[in-house]
Amino acid sequence: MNGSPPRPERFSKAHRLRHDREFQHVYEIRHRRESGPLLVYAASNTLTHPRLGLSVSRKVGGAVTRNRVKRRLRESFRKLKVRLDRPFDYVIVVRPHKPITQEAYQTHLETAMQKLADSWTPRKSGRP
RNA sequence: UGUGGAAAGGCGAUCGCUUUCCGGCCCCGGCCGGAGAGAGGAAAGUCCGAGCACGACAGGACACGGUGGUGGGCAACACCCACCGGCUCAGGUUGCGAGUCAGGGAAAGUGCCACAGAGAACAGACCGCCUACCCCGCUUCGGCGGGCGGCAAGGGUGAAACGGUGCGGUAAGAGCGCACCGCUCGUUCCGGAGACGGACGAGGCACGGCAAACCCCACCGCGUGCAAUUGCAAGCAGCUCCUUCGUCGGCUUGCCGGCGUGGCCGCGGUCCGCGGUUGGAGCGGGUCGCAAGCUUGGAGUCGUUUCGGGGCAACCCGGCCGGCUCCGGAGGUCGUCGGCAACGGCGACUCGAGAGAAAUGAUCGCCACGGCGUUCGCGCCGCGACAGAACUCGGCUUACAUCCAUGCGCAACCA
RNA sequence: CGGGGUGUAGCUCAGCUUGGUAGAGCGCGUCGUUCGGGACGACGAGGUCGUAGGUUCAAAUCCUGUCACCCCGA
Repeated sequence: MNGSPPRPERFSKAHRLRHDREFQHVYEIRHRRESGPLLVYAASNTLTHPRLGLSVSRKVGGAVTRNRVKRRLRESFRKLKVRLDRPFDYVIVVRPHKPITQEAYQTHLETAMQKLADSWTPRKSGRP
């Protein structure tokens, strides 16, 4: 990158799940843990970076509420992904809850991701 | 409480997202740097009206759906403005004012009007009122009782009972007659663009309500919707042509099928062996996917400071002057045609959200703003509601913290 | 983004077409039957018809707004 400083907190389209089959793949692994209102699925991928998918149903709230939840979760993921050592695909399912702050989302997400890493067995990843 | 307007306060720092332009790098797809732009008055509900796209379509009729006082505005509308008429504004009438109305037709036809009530659509006599006329009986010859009958005023029922009040009239009564009010009709007159209003004349009054029941009349309307539609196009399958060899079989006689060989892949250090597989080019259709549609509108807004034309107004047309915001090096529009907001044509010129599992964010500091406490130094809390562009406009409806503006009936007469 | 449908008793539904009485089954309560329970029989309670207006003498029903839920189309 001809000497320009690295920017590890970037978060572009390549870091998101964008197709239904990518979501379905993560769901089929059935490796999930929860924390607070969040339910997080994880599956290893063959890329060099992790990716994120969000699922926020209409039961969470109106369009404004859902947008706010998704923005805060993306922001949390953007700050946490620097510390991830292995590339995983994550899908976060949000359940209806009272509004909470940005810091609370980040704490919940970090807890769930730590649980997922602790219980991950490589044997599972070989299954299609 | 109703109506109208404004409605994520400002500055800075760090880390990020989408996009436009310029420059640079390389593996031509991204990355890096710089500059700019990045949610609303309702973006919402999807209730109307348009553009736009595709499909259908000679014309007419039927069917279906919508609209419904009059005149105007508008591209169009179920929207907006003014007017007319009805109703409401706490006893009644009148006037002004305010609010409100899906406000054509019930003497074209069909249907419905429960319960109650005697009677509910050209109806009816329960209680009641009356015995003038006629008949019978009694009689103290004054009348009394009964019959045949008359009446629809009063009571009562109902949402609604076939005009209201008063006087006359009568056996009792009744538009039976008269006055006033109401109603209907008129080839009459006056005012108005018209809805309609007023005057005059005629009629004793016939014509209950419901059309947000069917329906009739007038006018309007093709259907589906950007998931419309269009372009490019991996893979797979099909067709055409070319492409190793040998051998066997079939026949449609140049194709098909089997076996071997050759090529390629896997196991393997190599040979042998085993397993699998079959090359290239083109064609039309077209899946995943990508792109177009996709933002461009002639910047926006205010003062009405000014003016002219049309109009009561909403609004339309044409210029002039001044200011503010935003942005740029400057320019930030100009001419013309149809006129139309969108859309479309021509010639210059400039760019103002365009995403696509869907960007417009997070944290911190300071200043403003609101509330509470206060020893008036300040401290604490909040920074607020409703709510997020998805092809684009014009309306309607609904939601709403805070701020600004404005209204919340009056008079006369009678009781 | 577009299109369509449903809200009635605790539950599942009818009634809406053509406006006047709100009903059925299951469940619930009381009594009878039985030694007791179940089943059976008799009687009974229970509904702002999602919500706000309008039309009408009268609205679950007709019309309009609004809320919630469900279904369909890539």
